Amino acid sequence: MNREELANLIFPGLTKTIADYETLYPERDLGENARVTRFAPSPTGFMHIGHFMPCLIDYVLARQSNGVFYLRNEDTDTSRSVEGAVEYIRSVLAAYDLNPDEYEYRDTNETKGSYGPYIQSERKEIYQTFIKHLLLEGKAYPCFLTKEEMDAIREGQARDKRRIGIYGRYAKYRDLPVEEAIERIKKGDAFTIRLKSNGDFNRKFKFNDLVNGEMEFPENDIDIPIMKSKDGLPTYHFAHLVDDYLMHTTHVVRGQEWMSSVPVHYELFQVFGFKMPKYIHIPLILKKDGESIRKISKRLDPEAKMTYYEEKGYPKFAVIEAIMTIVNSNYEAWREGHPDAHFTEFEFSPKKMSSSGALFDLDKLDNISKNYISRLTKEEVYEGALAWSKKYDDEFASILEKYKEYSMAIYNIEREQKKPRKDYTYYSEIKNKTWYMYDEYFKDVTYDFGIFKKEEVKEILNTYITEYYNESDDQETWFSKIKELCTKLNFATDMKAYKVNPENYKGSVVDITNFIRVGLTTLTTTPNLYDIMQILGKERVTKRIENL
RNA sequence: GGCCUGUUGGUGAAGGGGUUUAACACGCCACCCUCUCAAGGUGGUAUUCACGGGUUCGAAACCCGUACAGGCUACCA
Repeated sequence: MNREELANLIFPGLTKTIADYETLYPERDLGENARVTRFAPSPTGFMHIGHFMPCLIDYVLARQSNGVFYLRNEDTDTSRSVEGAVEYIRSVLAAYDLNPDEYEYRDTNETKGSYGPYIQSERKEIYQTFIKHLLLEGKAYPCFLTKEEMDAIREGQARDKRRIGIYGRYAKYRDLPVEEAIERIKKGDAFTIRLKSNGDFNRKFKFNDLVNGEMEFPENDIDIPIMKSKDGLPTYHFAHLVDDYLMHTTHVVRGQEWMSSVPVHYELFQVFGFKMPKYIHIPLILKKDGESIRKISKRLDPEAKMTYYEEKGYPKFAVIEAIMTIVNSNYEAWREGHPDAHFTEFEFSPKKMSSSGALFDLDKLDNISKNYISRLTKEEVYEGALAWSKKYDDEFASILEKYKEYSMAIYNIEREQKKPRKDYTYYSEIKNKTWYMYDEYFKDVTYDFGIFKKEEVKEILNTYITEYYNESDDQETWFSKIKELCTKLNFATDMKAYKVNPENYKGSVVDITNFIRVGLTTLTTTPNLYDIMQILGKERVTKRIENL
């Protein structure tokens, strides 16, 4: 038969059949409701928040059903593939504890799972076997359209306001006699393989998306390319079909930009008679750009890249929490009732997912992160700060290592109480908020005492140090001594009285404490002064006042 | 141009015909507390759910149009 000749000409030496692969990759032996999900990025060297969110959902879905979450490298576009990209993705997943159950890493030669290879370029023969089957059945054909011809078709369609694409009469080679095709291939003509679509654009089919519910699409009637001419690798659509079929994916989580490909995927699954996985088309993460709103972009928006959160030093917990609140808005309420539960215990419900795009609220992230850090122990804050510094600020890291106990004492200010302070939003902020505690950074400083003369302040501070300051005072005594000093110098101790008649006083207790505060830190805003002085210790306190 | 999806405050959103004077969280504002901050406390922050029409005793919710926004429309995923 001619078709056979054609198929063998294009794919000589394929030894297996679809049935062979089906036995090679049998149904997974999992519980009834187990979900098999995958994270399937293309290796471009980035991790985009628009990929992270579906990945998180994949992970939750698999974990809470005792299913499988696997990583698949979608490198069919060889021109866009970047060396080491998968390894980078592995590191991001590891950083967020979203480790896949099945994967394949080239650098370490590690592979796990019996449904591999998990790298698409290594699955070429598998795809070709499926394509060959289609060729044999006359459901696919080689297409010799050149780039120029296709451009011309597209232009013509655009001009005539017709649908763009290779379909109907534009599919010039779909009915080319097999003999001619064989001849041209033998001649060495470049070709792509297209699906011979059976669809009718005017007919609709129903499709159930787990987020959007039942939807209606027109059937696909475009003869989409399923194999590229350049390297014989499949297009995304075809690889999706083959891989998710053989790997027994039960749920495909992907961005809504894929929704318009549903007719294509529907037809592909139909052609083979395979059951489609369930689809969860999740809303896009958007960005407000001036007056308009658009899809968040790794090029324009730093927060689109996952490295942004790492560089700033957001705890992984905070990032996950913030994204989970977008994933399901009842997540926050759940979290309130389950403060210590792992996020995978939350029951994700695609139906409760919004079907419109969402702006990612960095203020919200900050709030979550701040609350989270405030609930950590001083040791945990220290470890977090140290880990971040080792990566991004060697100098601060060595200071932290040198002053471990001292640093933890700083982080412990007003921490061990029901409502702890919320000073730190992310780890990179800690240095900026504590630098003055370290003599190494407390150099060449300038002081600003506002309306008071420096000489006068200096005298007051000297009096304070010599006559009033005692390191072993408790906070109450400490403050009453400051008040004594106030009274002596005619600074008001009663703020209400002061506010009524400020002209009766030289100043108030606020001014005096601020003299001390600025003298010790140069700043007018710091955490509790008493604690600061306790941590600095007598030696530093006196020395800093002397050095004024 | 075509196809698909959506549209409830500054943000994420709840609510799917009458107990909604539109929940909750973030943000913002004000006041209180207070040695400065942070935290905390109290209150405020959509007279109204894109718009127009319809169904109904009654609509943010149901229907139809319109507008707007986004996505896709590659041998990219």
